[in-house]
Amino acid sequence: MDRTRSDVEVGGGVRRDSRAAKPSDNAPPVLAPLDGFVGFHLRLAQDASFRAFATRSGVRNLRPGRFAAMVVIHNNPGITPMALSRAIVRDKSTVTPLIQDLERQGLVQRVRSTVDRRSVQLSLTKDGEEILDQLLAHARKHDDKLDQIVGAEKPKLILLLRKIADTLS
Amino acid sequence: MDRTRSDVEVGGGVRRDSRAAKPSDNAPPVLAPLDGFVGFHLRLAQDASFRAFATRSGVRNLRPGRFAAMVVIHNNPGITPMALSRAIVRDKSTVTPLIQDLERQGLVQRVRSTVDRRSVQLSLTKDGEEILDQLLAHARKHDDKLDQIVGAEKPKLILLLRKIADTLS
DNA sequence: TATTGTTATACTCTATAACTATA
DNA sequence: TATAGTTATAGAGTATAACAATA
Repeated sequence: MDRTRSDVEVGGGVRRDSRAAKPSDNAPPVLAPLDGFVGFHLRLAQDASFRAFATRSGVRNLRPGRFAAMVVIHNNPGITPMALSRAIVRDKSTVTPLIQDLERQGLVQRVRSTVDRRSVQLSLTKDGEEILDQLLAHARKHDDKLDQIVGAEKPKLILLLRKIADTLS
Repeated sequence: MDRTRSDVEVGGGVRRDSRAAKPSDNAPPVLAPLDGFVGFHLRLAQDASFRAFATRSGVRNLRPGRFAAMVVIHNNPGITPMALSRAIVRDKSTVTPLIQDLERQGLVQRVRSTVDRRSVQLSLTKDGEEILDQLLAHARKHDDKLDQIVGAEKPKLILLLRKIADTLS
């Protein structure tokens, strides 16, 4: 990214930056018509939240799917890739390389099932559990920040978000 | 995607699907530790919302950035690619192909600035305005659905989301 | 026949860096 | 020197389709 500082208010009506307008800025962009859309603010908030989390955790070990996959495996040792793909709502062909990557890093273990020899049982290695702990620590700190922002409204916010996700899916 | 029906409750504590467990399902995945995180629910809600919108609008003309870019251009005729890139929070090198694509489809017009011959002034064509109208109609219908879901809490929800986006960025 | 998991392949979105043409 | 915009390139993340092994 080569942006210095946004000179645009994307979501609201207040200019964030009051430096003198340059020629190329003579029409300060506004997104007025999108401003009333829940979906639009959902996107901005999610985007900001994800970037902030990525920054905090050092970017490297994060990756959207990785974290969620590790949490699911941690909480469901022995889960199959198929079940995992349903849990994180991604295609099975997306899960395969994800798991291979985690295995290559020594974070996940794959064991052929003895009862159904087509399937594989996934579990976190000791290293995987440690890394997950670290990621969860980052996530908690990140969410503390979000807690400060939303304050006492947190339960209500989560309820609404869950309602949106459940109803639309 | 090859998923049939989720047999997993991702965000809450209630099973959505009560069919008999199959062998591969013997450890029904739960995401308990993520359940208290605002960021996690943000991601699920945004994901669900985006998918629903994409489905509604027929997928073709949608695309995340396209819509936002067209709205910004519509509201700021003559805006330069640089200013646009700041408005949609993407790198200028991301904006170039986006605009080229819109131009190829006859939706956006590029005119060399006469005052600063480095820069370009963007505007929507007649076709572009029509397409945008259609997209906005879809967006409105989509948001009506979201309105039904969040009801009277909508202003509060938008306020919270905006607060998150503003504070974290 | 149906399912699990892998592979091959492709598409979208995004960014960094290097370049040009201006300023 | 600095900025606007383009190009070349690369890397995530995702999906569809076809396949082998197994059920």
